[in-house]
Parts: sequence; C-alpha cells; structure tokens
Amino acid sequence: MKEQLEQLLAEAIGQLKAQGTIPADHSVNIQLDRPRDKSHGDFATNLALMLAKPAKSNPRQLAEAIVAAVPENSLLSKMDIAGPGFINFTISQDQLKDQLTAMLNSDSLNVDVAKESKTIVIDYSSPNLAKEMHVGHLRSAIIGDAVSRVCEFLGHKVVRQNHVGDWGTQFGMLLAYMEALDNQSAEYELSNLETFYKAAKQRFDDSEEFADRARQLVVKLQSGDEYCLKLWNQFIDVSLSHCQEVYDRLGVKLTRADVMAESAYNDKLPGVIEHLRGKGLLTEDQGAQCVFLEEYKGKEGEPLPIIVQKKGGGYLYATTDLAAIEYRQKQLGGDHLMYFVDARQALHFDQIFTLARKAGFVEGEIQLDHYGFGTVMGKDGKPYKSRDGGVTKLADLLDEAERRALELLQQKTTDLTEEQQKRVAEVVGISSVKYADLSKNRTSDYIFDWNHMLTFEGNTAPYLLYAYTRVNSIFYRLGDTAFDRDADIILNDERELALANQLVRFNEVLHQVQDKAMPHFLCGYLFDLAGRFSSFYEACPILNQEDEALRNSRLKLSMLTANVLKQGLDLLGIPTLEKM
RNA sequence: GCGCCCGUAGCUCAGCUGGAUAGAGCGCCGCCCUCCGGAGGCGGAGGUCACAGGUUCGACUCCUGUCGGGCGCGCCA
Repeated sequence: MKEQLEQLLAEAIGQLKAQGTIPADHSVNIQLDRPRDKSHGDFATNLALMLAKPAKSNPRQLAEAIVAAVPENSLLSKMDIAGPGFINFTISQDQLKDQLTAMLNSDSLNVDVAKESKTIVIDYSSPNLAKEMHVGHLRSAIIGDAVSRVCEFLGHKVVRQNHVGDWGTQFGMLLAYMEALDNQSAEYELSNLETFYKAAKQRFDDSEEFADRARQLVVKLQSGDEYCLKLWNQFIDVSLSHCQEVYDRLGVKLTRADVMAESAYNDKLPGVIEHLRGKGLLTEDQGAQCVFLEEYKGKEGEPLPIIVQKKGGGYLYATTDLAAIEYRQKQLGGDHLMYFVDARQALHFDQIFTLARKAGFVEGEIQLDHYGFGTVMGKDGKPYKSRDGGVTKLADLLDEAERRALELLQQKTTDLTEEQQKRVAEVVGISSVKYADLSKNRTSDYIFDWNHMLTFEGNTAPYLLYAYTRVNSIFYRLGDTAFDRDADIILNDERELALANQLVRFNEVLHQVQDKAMPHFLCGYLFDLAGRFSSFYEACPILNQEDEALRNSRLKLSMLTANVLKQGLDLLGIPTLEKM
C-alpha cells in the first residue's frame, strides 16, 4: 500500500519535472509518514515543503500542483493539503477491504515476498562451549532467531550458523580435569557444566602440575592426538546437548545441523595467513603476524593492528572469522551475512569486514552487517547477576520464569486443569522473558525485571497471549455455526476502521524489521493491534450483533486479527495458546 | 589519549528518512460490568527531550561543544 502510494507520487514528481515546475536535475527522496493524528489521514508527505525551495514556489501552491499531478487511481479516496503544506492521503475503503480480503485468503497474510530471494547467512547464539549458557547468551539467541524467521517469511533462504566456541586454551584445562577424574564420575560431573568448569579452573589455579598437564593437552589436542580428541569430543557433545536443551525450551530454531564450530575452520587458518601474505597485507610486529589497516588508527594516529597469528604460532578469533566469512560467501552462497553479536565487538567486526573485502575473502556484491545489542541489566543498572553475585545460568533463569508464571496464573480463576495450567505457565514464563527482550530496542541496554515482564498489563507477552485467546474464544463460542466468509467487510465504526488500518500495516512492519534487524517494531505493532482490537471488541458487538452482514464482517475482522497475532508472535518465536 | 554507544514523564520503555499538539505501560486520580473472557475499555494529571550553541520554513532526531554514564582500543573469544 505504501509502495503503491510512493509509486503514484514518483509519477507525479516525474510529471512536474517534465513541466519544469521542479528542476529536472533535482533528486527527490519521497518521504511518507504514518501520521500519529487520525485527522491527518492514513499517510502524509512533506514533499511540498522539501521541494518548495528548489522549485522557487511556496509550499502550499506546490502541494496543490503535486496533488493535481497524482495520476487517477483507486488507491486513494482523498488528498488534503494541511498546515504549512503537508499532503494528507486517505486510503479508499474499497482498497482497504480488498487488502483485508487478500490477507484473509492468503496463507502468508499476503505479505510481499522478495522478488529475488537472497541467501542470508545468520550468525547467532554462538556460545562458548567451555561453560554452560548464561544470561549473556540470551539476546543473540532470541533476537537472531526472530530476525531469521522474519527473513524466511519474506521469502529469503536463511542459513543459520551457530559459530560455537569449541577451541581454545581453556579446553586444555577441562580435558585435564576429565582425565583426572575417572570416566564415570567425569560423566556425572559433566552433567553440570558450570560446576565442572569452576572445579577445573580451581584445580588449574591451585596446582602447577595440573596446569602443566592442561597446557600439554592443548598442544596435543591441536596436533590431533587421538586420546585428546576423544575426551574433547565427549565434552563437546555434552555441552552441545546442554545448548540444545536451552534452544528447545526457548523455542529457538537452532539444531545440531546449524552448528559450524570454530574448530571446523582449523585447517583453513594457515591458508588465511598465506592469503594475507600473498596480498602483501601481512606485517610481523613483535613476533606476531598483524594486518595494519589505514582505516583504523590507534593512540598517536598510528594504525591499529589486527592480530591474526600469535608469536607462538597460534591463531586468533580474527583469523577464524575471516575463514568463516569466506566460507559463508563461497560455500554457503551468502548474499548477506548477518551477525548477532554483542555490541562490544563492533570494532572487531568493522575491522574484519573491511579486511575481508580488501583481501578478497569476499568478492563482488555482498552485504556484511554486525547487529550489536546491549547488555541485560539488573535493577541496579549493572549487568544482571544472580543473587549470589555470579552469572545466571540460562537454564535456571528459565526455571524461575516458569515458576513465577505459574504463581501468576494461580492467582487468577481458571477452568484449566492443574496439568494444563502448568503447560500454560511454561509458555507464559518463557515467552515473557523473550518478549521483554525483543520488545526493547536492540541496540540499548535494558533492565531485566520480573514484575514488568510477567504482568498482563502493558506491552508484555502475557497481555498479547491473553489478547489472542480472547479473540480465539469468539470462534470457540461460535463453534460449528457457519458464517459467511465471503461477506463484505464493513468499516463504518471508527474502531473497525482503526483496526482495519492496523491489520493492513503488517506487511510494512515486517519489512522494517528485516531492514533494520529490529524485532521491537513488530512487538510495538502487535501491542497496538491488540489494543485496537480490544477497543473494537468493547464497542462493537460481534456474536451479539443481530445484523447478519455486520456480524459476518466483524467475525472476519476478528479472524484476521487472530491470524495476524498468531503469525506475528510466531515470527518472534512465541507460540500462542488456545486457552489460558 | 583516541573511538563507539547512551542521557525522553516518578519508574520501565517507544519515537521510523528532520515534520503537525513528544507517545505507551506501570504508579496516581476519575469513570464504564442487564452485554461475546474486566487478565478489559474510556478519560485526567504528570515533560526545559542532560545542558549550551548552530543548520533549517521546521530539531528528541542533523552538526559543534560541555556535563554525566557505559563500552572498546596487540598476541582471550
């Protein structure tokens, strides 16, 4: 709808240029707003204000010229000039109704899918396997997952990449500890990775002998020693299973098949160095192999190094990332590589992307983006910690979410069985945590507060889940009674119209989510949708409506609302409940 | 020292590419249950958009500076 209007405006501008009203060489960026104020129509543009100066005309006159130049169309019912020269557009009701009908008749809610499907490689979650997943891993997993779903829904091929950290010095310590325990107790202790890591670390710090053995094992592991590899594989397997449990509980789509671990690039790393050397980009500095790029200056204006090989010969994550970028374009066929990684790594990715292009690890047209995100904070405004001051394991956090959700639900009257209520609590609990995160601007830090996320009031998961069940209950009540799905849609009441306008925006919002990798746009949209539905529901009788035509129309609006809520939540990785 | 991000109502957050009277939710105050799920709806009070300049017809948004907070800058990932 927005695109169609843009097209009309582009034609109008073209005509005015041809007439000489606007200088032909003046490039015009068509801006279309969704005005906050209903009296300003469905869309508004400030074109006349922007073009008044180059056109040497006054804005209101120019606005009139633009309006006159808009081609005949069925999209608009009205164009008004307001204020200093805004043009307000009102979409014709027929157009709205057609769009609503198209959405109702489409499995994908009639969203515009990409004309050319791209391959989008999305790096998200990517935890370090040495430890159990903790709060710090939450955002990447759920934001990345939501954006992945949206990209897929919009017709792209999405390749998920879980770039887990499974290689590095700390594994020596872990293997040494596994070795020190007999096999059975190792298995037992591995079931709690967190304590296992702590115990190993303790031993490493306390015992010189143990530390030596740990270092020895790293070397052996990296040289492919079979015994070490066996221990390592065993450890990785347990750790990945832990991750998978968390993904499954979170409803994050990642599976083992998406795991492309750091170690998978091991045999590519010498080649990365050679490639850089071949390009003349490599410089030895204090024994380490570095790349100095002019783009990045240090303290006194001297270039900043990217270290790709340590003086001992070991490789660093920059090296691996370069190998991974190449793989993602050349093996996976990525047109767009997305990285959902903590904002603190912005500089690192900036450097890596620049270097990858310069050195030819990627070639041709490719989009490389690091989408950073802020930190999860406690109420004190400091990074979120558990009560004992340590990092909070994700598994524990999710347990608590479910427990708190159950408490919340038990305060309400319900006709659900205890067992059903427990399942509902699981969904509500997990969804609350996810939604609290997704509904905030990706780039900023946010405060993690159980009381804010687990409430039925405001922009929360419980509110939206409730809103969905409420719409849904209309159709439960309706039961088998048929209603005419081909009935005309009637938008006479302002609340019907407001709801209809919001429903129709779904497409637009999803494209914004994809463009900016910002799921909170979708959250805001759904909250607004639920609010408009509630107002409609309050003021416009549906099942009690005696006028059959009106009743059918309202049922159709309700059904579409349910479909959009369900699909929207699904794209956020949140399941809906039929009853709660 | 250099670089990046942030500062919006008492609290938690929105504010799209510069647009019309800066918006929600909580909390506070007031309405609305003969009616489909009140876990709801309607309304009110509450703001120097950190501060000072600048650009512009128009600035929360862009530029410069100041203050305050967070983070990153050579062999961890």
